[in-house]
Amino acid sequence: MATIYEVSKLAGVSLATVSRVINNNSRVSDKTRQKVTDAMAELDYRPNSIAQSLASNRTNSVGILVSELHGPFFGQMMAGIESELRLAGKHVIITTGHSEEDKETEGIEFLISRNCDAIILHVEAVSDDYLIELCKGNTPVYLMSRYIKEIKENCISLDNELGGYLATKSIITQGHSSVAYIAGPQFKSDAKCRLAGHKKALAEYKIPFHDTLYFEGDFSETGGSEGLEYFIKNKRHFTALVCANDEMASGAITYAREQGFSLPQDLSIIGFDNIIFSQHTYPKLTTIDNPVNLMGHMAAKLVLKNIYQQSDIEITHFFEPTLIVRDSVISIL
Amino acid sequence: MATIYEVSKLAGVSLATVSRVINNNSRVSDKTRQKVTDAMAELDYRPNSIAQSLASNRTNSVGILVSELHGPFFGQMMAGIESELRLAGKHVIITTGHSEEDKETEGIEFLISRNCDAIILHVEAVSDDYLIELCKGNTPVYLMSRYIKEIKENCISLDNELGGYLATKSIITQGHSSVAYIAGPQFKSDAKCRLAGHKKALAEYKIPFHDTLYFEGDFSETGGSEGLEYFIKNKRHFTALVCANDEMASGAITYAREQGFSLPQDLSIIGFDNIIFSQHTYPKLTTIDNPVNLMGHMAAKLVLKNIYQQSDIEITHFFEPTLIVRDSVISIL
DNA sequence: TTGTAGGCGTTATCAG
DNA sequence: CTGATAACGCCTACAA
Repeated sequence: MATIYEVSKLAGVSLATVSRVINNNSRVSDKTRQKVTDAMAELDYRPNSIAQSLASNRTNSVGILVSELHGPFFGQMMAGIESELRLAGKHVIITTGHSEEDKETEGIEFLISRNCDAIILHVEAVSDDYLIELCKGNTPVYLMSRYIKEIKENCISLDNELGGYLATKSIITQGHSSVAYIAGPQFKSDAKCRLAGHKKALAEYKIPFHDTLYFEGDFSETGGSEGLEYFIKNKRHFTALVCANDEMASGAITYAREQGFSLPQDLSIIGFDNIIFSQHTYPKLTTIDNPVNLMGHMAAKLVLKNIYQQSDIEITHFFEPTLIVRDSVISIL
Repeated sequence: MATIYEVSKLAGVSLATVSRVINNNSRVSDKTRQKVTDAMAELDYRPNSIAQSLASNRTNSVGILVSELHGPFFGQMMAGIESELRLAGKHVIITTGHSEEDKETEGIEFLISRNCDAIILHVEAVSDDYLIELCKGNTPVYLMSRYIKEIKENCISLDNELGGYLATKSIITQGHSSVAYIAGPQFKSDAKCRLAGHKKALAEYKIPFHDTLYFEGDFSETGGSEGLEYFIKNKRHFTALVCANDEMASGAITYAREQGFSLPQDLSIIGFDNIIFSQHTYPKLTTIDNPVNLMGHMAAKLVLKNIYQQSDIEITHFFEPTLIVRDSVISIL
């Protein structure tokens, strides 16, 4: 592999000049620039990014920590971040935290030790205080789907409470007054906020919240089936089921059918996130749209703006969920 | 950030010695080792991985190119690769190719320019010849889900033809003799092989292949609906539909129901890949299992073995798909 | 506009 | 077992 030194020799200029044309910043006369580019072409020269990083103290890489690599939610998020960053010639280093505190901190350490110029985190188990402290370090930190007021400038988040509210309200306004709720893990802030929204909607319509119509799931398909099983065993009457995400909703749908329910007549179900597959459940899932792909783009833009000095970028820190009406909820008015 | 130099001063030893304990390879007396570790702890020293890379010509990173970051298939694949590599302290740089030739080559160049120790590719648009040539370069290349005989030692692949054969055969042995087929894009080798398997099964049972019962989809949900729409317009009778992947199968299911079919009575459908969601379609999708997560692990093990000298690893280059029987196919015998 | 030279933080090759 | 010292390939004041 040719080095900058060989290029400079072939072009008959100094190392510095070659470096200048590589980073086409400082002005170089057209003639010398031409000589240099010719030499680079002839030698098929490629800058060694590692050496560049060491000398410039910049790696052009941003670290990303997601809970899981699979799953439609994280897929959309990563796709958003990566495409935006890639366009700017930056690359992403992706690792996982599995929603466990030690794995999340380990992943963060890992990314920092890799000298990322910035890190974008979707963490759920780690505490707010830890993150606030982390932000004081040398590596800039950005948060996805999590709002911490002390570092709100570094957060890109969804109004999950509004989403939870919207979901339950849309159910109630269809005439349902006994509605069950399958929540996500309550140590996750999104899950907590969505539940808060649910309660808010209930309160607004003076519907009491019952423990027997509440179940804490794990945000996966099995969480949905387990939740519904629990409710059925409880023998408490309910005509609608609100699930804190689409995976659980689809698990619930599957289980409901196994139990002989006919949907949506016997039970209305609403989800959250609007993952692609929610269009292919039967009945098609009514849900709350979570613009996670957009939010990924925005997180990337935020680092482009703050870290890589790309000005003229408008940043939106807060996103709003919207109701997507399909077929899984019926009116009983 | 403390450097190795400061550590050496504090410990009263040389740079070289500190380096030795960092890479605990060469022998160092317990006493000096202790002094050094103490000094490192006191200074909260972390090795600069960039500098290490420059000096050692090893980045401990492996590049991964997938078609898309979202989608259940790639999610499982990446999860397999990442978890295995992460365990070994390596990190992954992920980028995308979108199944387009120029984007794929650009992505590959990108990863190579990042000095990855190896790259694992899931490419579809790029030619065999290009890949064979690529393997002659300095960066070791490994291929996922693609078999090229000239470089078979670098391939981890699935017997897609067998899978296609299994799918159609299982349909035929349930009594179906007029079966439609929605293929994947034929420039993708998996798609081609699956189709070949389908034809092989038809031939074995002396069922002619008809163009009117063939449609080339795009491996996404819409491909499935478009395919089914096409067949229905053709007005050719068929009792079963084989789809080259689960996404298309679920698109077809959704469309079929929109058209008033009752499933699986009016139409048997089988998919391919066994993505998680295939358990939540209605009816639950009968499909072919594609152990892509396992294959991801194996690809990672292959680089661990070849590049990072981890011996005692057994490599399996070929994986076999298996039939997963669920509810979307019925017997008409 | 161009060149010189020091430095980025490690590793690795020699001696000792 | 330990210590000098030269790479690694590039960037960036500072000079010219």
